[in-house]
Amino acid sequence: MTIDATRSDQVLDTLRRHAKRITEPKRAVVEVLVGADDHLTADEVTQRVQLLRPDVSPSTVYRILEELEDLALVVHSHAGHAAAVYHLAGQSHGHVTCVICHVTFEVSSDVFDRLARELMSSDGFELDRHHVALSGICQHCRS
Amino acid sequence: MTIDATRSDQVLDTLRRHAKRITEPKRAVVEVLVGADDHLTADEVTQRVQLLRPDVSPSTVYRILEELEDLALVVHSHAGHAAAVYHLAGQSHGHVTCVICHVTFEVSSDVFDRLARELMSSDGFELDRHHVALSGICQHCRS
DNA sequence: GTCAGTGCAAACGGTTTGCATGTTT
DNA sequence: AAACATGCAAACCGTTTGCACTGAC
Repeated sequence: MTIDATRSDQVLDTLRRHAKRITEPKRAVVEVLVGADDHLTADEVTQRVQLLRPDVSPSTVYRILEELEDLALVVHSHAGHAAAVYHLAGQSHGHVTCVICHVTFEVSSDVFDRLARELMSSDGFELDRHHVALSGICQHCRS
Repeated sequence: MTIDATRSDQVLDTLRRHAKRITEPKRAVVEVLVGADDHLTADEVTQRVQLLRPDVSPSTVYRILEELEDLALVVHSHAGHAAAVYHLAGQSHGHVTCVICHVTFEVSSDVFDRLARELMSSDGFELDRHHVALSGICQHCRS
């Protein structure tokens, strides 16, 4: 959890640079996101944050996630009716969610690069790759 | 609205074939969907239905849409946080929603065919093309 | 007559917001 | 001290559900 302190500090520094205040709830949310293995719903973030600081409320988590997203430090995406999933902004990639096991995978940006190019040339549509959410059935659940 | 009576009848016939009852609310929902120019939210469907039959309730519309979807007569998709959009099932295609004007476009299935093929070969992921919902900025809003 | 379908109202899950209080700067 | 961030509870929106009643078969 504290292994990647550098990454957390980068995020906190960006907050400082934008004149945002560094608070305990924010530290906890950032720590959770940095330590997250995969994409988390707001509720999952809240639960993990509350292991560290039980008093942090869900609404605060939502507000922090929104602030981080405004600074392009965090990205969220939707899949089906389900709750949105959040993760630290990293390299550009697409999301794909299995309708059976509900796990969200990242797929290489190559595939989406091509898709984006085709949409632009065929329809003049500028794809927001960070917000991609495709549904389907993953390899594991197909067998 | 009544121009495409054939299409409505096809839908109603399918309902009959599946031992479903043909009711006034169902007729109205089907009529609205057949006459729809683009993709409608459940709320929009309800509003249009209520122009014909003011007493039809939103929950009934949801139930009818669900029934039609179970019979593969209707398809819905999601884009961002927004409400789901419904439309009659037709040829396979993908959806793309503009984050600025909130209009949902259909894009040719070629683009999605290729995407589906790539996802299958790279990740073993079986894309559900009917449920695709991509976000971005449309040609009109980019200018 | 039977049972699926309906209207209503209440419940629901995820998210947002108003406000009084607490904390960072 | 001032401004911002937080906790709580209530509101919100889209959707689902329980129940008594109606209407299609």
